[in-house]
Amino acid sequence: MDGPPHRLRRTDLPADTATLARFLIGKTLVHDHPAGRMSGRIVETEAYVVGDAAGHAFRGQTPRNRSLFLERGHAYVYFIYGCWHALNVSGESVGIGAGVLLRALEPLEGVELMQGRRGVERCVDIARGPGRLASAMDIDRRYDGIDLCRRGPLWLGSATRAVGRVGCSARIGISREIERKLRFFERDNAFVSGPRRPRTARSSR
DNA sequence: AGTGCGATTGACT
DNA sequence: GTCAATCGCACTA
Repeated sequence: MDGPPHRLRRTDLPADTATLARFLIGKTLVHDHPAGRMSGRIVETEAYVVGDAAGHAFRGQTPRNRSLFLERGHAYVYFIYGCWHALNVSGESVGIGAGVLLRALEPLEGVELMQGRRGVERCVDIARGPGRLASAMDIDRRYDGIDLCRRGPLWLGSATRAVGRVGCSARIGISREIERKLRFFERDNAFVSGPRRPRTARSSR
């Protein structure tokens, strides 16, 4: 558990997409970049499951979303709002469109590199949010479709330390399937982008 | 061929 | 809290 991350194998990844999203909390995302290694602890994810009306695969496969239909453990990188990229890990198996959006990282290695790319002072602002995460890690459509479980510059690693309690809530910023609780996060972790506790009757008043 | 909008962010009131 | 930025894609026709 403790120590440098080792590459996750595809057989380590749960086939079920919601289970995968939960599984990835505490794991490591590593980018072996020309400028140096950048890595971070995954602290927030969202599952976009089979048949999910909020998922990009809902209307079937297109050139844009085809990576979601690859075997689990591939990167799906999309471009949104004209300025941001976001990284997903494909789920399920070949031909099934589902994936996990990586929403926030706790920076581990290459902190100064990522800080420089983002132009921020505070460590918590480096990768808190999917667009910031991709920007900090220099991830764009060039990485769309690559296998995160094979030798390559971008990969998933094991947890580097014990994982805290994992919370679950509704997903952020979607207009459909809003009742589903498919967002996962390490509770009380300052690097999480949104609410760090499920809403309760008390807290929403 | 034209239109509307999105799994967001940062600047501003 | 509000809102513009800015692009590709799905959808309509």
